[in-house]
Amino acid sequence: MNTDNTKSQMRKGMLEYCIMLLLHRQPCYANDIIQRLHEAEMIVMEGTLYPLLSRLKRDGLLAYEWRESTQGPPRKYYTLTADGQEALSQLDASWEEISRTVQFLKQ
Amino acid sequence: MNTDNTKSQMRKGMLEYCIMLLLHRQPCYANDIIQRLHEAEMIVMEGTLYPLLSRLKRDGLLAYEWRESTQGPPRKYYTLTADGQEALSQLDASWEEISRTVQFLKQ
DNA sequence: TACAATACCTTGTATCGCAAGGTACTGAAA
DNA sequence: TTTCAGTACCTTGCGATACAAGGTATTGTA
Repeated sequence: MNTDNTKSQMRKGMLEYCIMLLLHRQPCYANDIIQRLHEAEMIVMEGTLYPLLSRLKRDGLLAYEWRESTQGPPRKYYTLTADGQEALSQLDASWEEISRTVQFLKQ
Repeated sequence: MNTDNTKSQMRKGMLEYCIMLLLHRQPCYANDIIQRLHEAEMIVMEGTLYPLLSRLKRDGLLAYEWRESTQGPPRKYYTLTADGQEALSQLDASWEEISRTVQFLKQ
């Protein structure tokens, strides 16, 4: 059976939220994000992350600045914009709502 | 902006889990499910639900039986199979993991 | 007999995660 | 100088899925 499939489905919708939660605390570039989410037991692939970051940038929720690296090419460090912070607040509310829903259905 | 889109994305992955949580407590037919999830603040469309139920049935997680209705055509009442119960346990674990991830990222 | 209500299902579209592959920059080794 | 490994960013093609819209079938009533 494909519980893995459903499980991955469950994580899908959370990705955007988790990335914004992460960037709320500190600017990160792509590999930072992948690594830190991995530490939080949330697996993300490059092919998933880059388009997602581009989309959030295009929607005005993220901004980035180039920073030199001591080893390798420069990196795009992403941060939340003011709109991004507001969106994050709304997603916080959505998360609470979903938690309440699950709680309600579990009781 | 489309926080609504992201919000809907967040709910998407949870649908299967919520439906199985619901059926764990009592057999339901489609309109039951729509109504009860609505009470739990989880909106589902018919066009989403029917294919999903068919898929879970095909995967052996759900079974159904026809029951007469006092007003209208007979209904398909769905229940969790043994495999479905096991899958639900795994999804419970996935939910806990996601909760921990969000908690971890929020702190 | 016609119609409204109820219930089940299908088709087409858009979105999105993911695997795979590609481009570009940097620094060190040959 | 040239080559190569490492790092970083990005794109393409595919499959899965939610949703809107539309369709079929059964029931009871006017």
